[in-house]
Amino acid sequence: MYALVDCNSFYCSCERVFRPELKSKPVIVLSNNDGCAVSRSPEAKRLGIKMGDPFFKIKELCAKNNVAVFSSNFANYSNLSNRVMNIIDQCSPHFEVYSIDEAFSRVDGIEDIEKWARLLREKILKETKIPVSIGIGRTKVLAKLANRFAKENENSFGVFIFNCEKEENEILKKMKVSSVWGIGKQSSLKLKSIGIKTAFELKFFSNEARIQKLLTKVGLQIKHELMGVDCLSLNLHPEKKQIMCSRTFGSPIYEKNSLRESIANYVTNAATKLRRQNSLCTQVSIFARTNAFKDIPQYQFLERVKLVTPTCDTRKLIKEAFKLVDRGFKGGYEYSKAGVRLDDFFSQNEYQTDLFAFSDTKADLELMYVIDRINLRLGEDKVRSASCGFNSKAWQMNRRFKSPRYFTHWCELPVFNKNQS
DNA sequence: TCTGGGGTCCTAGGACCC
DNA sequence: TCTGGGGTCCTAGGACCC
Repeated sequence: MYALVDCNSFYCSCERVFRPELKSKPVIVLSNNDGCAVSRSPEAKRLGIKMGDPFFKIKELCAKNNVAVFSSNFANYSNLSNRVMNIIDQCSPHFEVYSIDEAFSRVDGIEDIEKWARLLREKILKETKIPVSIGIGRTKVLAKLANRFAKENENSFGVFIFNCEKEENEILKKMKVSSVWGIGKQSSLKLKSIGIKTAFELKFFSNEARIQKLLTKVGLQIKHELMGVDCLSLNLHPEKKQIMCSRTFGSPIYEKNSLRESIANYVTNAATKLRRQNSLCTQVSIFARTNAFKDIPQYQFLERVKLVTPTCDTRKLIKEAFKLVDRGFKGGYEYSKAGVRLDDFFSQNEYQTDLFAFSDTKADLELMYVIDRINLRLGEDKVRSASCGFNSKAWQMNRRFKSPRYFTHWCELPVFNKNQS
């Protein structure tokens, strides 16, 4: 049996941890640059705010209904996420962090699963103030559906278990096939064309070759999971296979030097993540583009280079990225977004060297890790490449509604006055 | 004025090898 | 007139997820 623990409206719940007066009030959290709504409390959903709604379109609605609006604050969200994950880890024999707000857990061997789930839920709420829902089923796909059911039905009080197949089938009959994990818009349209509309109909569709033809082997796997055949086991040590860092600029940029500066920052960020999982990469890509929503001359480029020897050295990666900027950049355009992607990873303990080219030395590696440690203690960019720039720049993000970084910055610690409860 | 930022997996088809 | 059979690796693009 698998349990899926999923935080409710995660970013909104995080904002409420330090603003308890916002309980039962509509709250939304915006994407970077205050672009779109990416998390909504149930109250905000009831006002009709959709996932991904651009903020400028719902601004008035928010003002009229006293919606608490926040810029995203990942320092806080990842900190709270770690706390939640640690508790799940303590309480489960095996578990997999699936996303910032979700974890799968194997619960075979636990005697009273429902009791376990309710206790876990209480513990997380008590120790982190983050409400979660828990769904339990024979496979990951079924656990996902159970979780959805737990969220949608108030009388489940946050926990739902598929106990027997008969009950499973009753619920599958009520679930649209598009609410099955892994069946998106395109796949549901294809399934509709052969008469499948519910999760139940997919589970019992007899022509498996037809499903595979239509939805590839991924789709067939989902069908098997619905039938109770475990195809997606736990991934206990997920390592990234690619790392990406990209941003929309606070205001557009026109100069190559500004683009280079923003790219240097994204590379720095990506390389730090790369070292955190003790990997090296052998491919760097960068891209930049104009704003497709605007009626202006459009241009975009994507440039890529393969490295002779794998590296995680920020200095080398910036150098390569700059060559790519030089290759792709064309003047006369209004760039609104850029990013970098690292691919083709190797472990630091095991990689192919080159007879003629130099690999990173031990000293290079040590330097990088020393810088990482300093920045971890003293703040993100205390030691950095000069090419990352010095003053605040046009390309930096707008975040007009950001809450303090309560966990990670001394000067932003919360202050409560005595009379406050 | 204003529209995010990450990831994974699969397939078809091209280029190449013997 | 007639043109094999078996592979590998890579990439672009699609679909999905949070």
